[in-house]
Amino acid sequence: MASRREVAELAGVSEATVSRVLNGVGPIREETRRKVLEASERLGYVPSALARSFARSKSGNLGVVLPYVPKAHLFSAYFFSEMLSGIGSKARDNGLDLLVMFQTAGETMNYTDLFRRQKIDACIILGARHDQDELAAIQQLDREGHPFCIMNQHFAGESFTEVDADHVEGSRLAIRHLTDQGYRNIAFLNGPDIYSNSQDRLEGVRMGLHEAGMELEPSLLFEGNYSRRSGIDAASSIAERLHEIDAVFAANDRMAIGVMHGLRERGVRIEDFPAFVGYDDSDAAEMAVPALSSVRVPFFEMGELAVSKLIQGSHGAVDAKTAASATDYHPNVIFDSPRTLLPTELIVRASSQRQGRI
Amino acid sequence: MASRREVAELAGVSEATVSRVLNGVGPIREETRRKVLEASERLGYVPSALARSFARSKSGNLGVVLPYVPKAHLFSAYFFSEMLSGIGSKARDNGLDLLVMFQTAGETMNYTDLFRRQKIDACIILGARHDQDELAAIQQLDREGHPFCIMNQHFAGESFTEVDADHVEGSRLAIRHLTDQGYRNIAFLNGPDIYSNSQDRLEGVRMGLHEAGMELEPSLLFEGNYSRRSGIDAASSIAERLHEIDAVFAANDRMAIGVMHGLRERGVRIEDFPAFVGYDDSDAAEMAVPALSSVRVPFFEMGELAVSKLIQGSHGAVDAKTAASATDYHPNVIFDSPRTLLPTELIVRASSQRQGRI
DNA sequence: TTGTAGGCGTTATCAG
DNA sequence: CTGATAACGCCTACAA
Repeated sequence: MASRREVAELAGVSEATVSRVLNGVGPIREETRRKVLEASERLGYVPSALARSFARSKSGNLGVVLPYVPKAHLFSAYFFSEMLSGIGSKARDNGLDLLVMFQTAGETMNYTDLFRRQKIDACIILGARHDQDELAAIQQLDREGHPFCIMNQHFAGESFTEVDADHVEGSRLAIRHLTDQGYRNIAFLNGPDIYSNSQDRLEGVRMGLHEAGMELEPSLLFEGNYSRRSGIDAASSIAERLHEIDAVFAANDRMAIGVMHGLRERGVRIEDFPAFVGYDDSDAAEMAVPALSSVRVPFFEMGELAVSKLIQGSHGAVDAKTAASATDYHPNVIFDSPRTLLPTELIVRASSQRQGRI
Repeated sequence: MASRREVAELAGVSEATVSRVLNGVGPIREETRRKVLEASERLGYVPSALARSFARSKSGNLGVVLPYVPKAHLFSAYFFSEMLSGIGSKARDNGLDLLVMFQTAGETMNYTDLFRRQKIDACIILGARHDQDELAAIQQLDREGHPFCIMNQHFAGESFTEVDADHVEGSRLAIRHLTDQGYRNIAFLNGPDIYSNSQDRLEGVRMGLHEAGMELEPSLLFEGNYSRRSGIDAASSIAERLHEIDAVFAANDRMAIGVMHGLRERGVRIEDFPAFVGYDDSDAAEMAVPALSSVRVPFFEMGELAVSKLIQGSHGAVDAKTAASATDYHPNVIFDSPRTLLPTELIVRASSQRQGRI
């Protein structure tokens, strides 16, 4: 609980000098520096982040908005925790703290207030809603010039700073993997069309099929809501037409697993299983029986990247300790563009191979 | 960006009065109040949380320490995200913001500095290490009188504020469920003994067996590290003795699923599967094939409770907006004790029933 | 290279 | 009931 004044006294300098030494600003004689450091050390002085923030009118906090996750787990906790870890890792490197907020059921979060109240200097939105209110809130953020980044979602017609994965390519890869093995009748269980995410996947599927000289058969396109339950539901339609379906590509692992479960419930034996490919490569994928092939999404890296973009994009609004390292991890990524896509990758497991299914 | 002074001018009062109205302190004439609110509204005035924190020397932040999770997912993201949600929900109710921090690989976090720097007013530690450094750091926290709460872990010999689930009872229930069905030779795959958590489970297992007139057969006690991989490893020992093992209880779902996988890899058919019970009732449990019976742990509620204890325990150190609601959700819980246990519950699914295994 | 002093936006104390 | 006015602890020109 030593104060800065005590340190100054003990070191025989002014408080300003203490401050300068501790912040490493301005020219300081080496001896003075040493004396201050020594005194500070001896007294166990710890500067108040609060006072510092106040004086600089910068909180040093990076806001992270997580979606409201109803008890029915629509999304896997996996991907949020991965992204959060990535964000946290990069934030720490830059001396930023993470202020985590959850959306609530009905209401749209007032993002701008967070900035105006000076609780945060920048913010990353993981679970943006897909309604008009949300868009308006984000547009306001943009209008007022607050640094923010949207993850895993694209707002068409806007040029928000966004970080996403290349879901078009991911889906294309998944489809090609199936067509390359000779599968012809591929059911695609997509997520709700409101998600830009889902739209991207659909495009990738179309592309992949087209490359293999096929078109998407509309009756093989199903829509779930990314929950396992919706996969189970889709399984009923799929089971009915099992003789004409030889593969299933689902827009996330949970739905893929749901379909597997649904088929099993209906007595479909594993030998008759179509090939399966999921999406996200969440931990559930390797838990599935058979182990689920899946498209890997670099959630952790996406988190890191979002922070980097924020730091580099906001000229001084967010002050990083080591801004130089901002691009370290992503040498190939274009920062200039407001929207950055990270590459996806197909992980092949037993579920999509003719051989090797357990 | 309106300042408080502008509001004061527009309302024709002093800044102090504006402050009083907005903070709801002191007696205020209704008309004055109205005028201030109106002016404030019209100017879009938002008080700076930063300045307020500074003046009160209270950050309004609740620190949450998450464990360092290496890429190899030892623990399910599930349970951290559940706890975090519970914490977040309760924190929001009390006007607290969440400052999330991740432990790093080798180093012990300097908890007291967080308080001294005034970044947080209280803190919840989810992933405390099990080494001497960590204990020392927490002891210092205690010594300096900072409000904190440890979750999902018990430090014997200390009287830290802790929130945990009743793992003794949970394990007892699991075992009784098995013995009640006539299973006699139950393998128990526990986690590392350093975790108080694992010790509790062992005690519960002993208790359950004892109630059924049995004792724990040492050769049926296995130790994993809570990863799926370690379950697979244990499966090799279990497979060898499959003729004498008719049930498996694992200390978490991942290991249980790992054992299932390991047995399958070794060609054990599902008809020959022993009964399985896992622990945590994570989302993986219902993804398993067959669906995994598991002990449900109220992670979300544990998170809520931790916040409640912090608010109620620290007389004013953490100021909650609605301290009265602190005990709302847990009427049966004893707050006085530094360690609080929440009840666990067995969820029975196909994996542990003679009938109904898919 | 270092000291001085003003300012940051609130809260809180003390008169009135 | 309301208005001044000191803190709060640190940062940063500006001076020296």
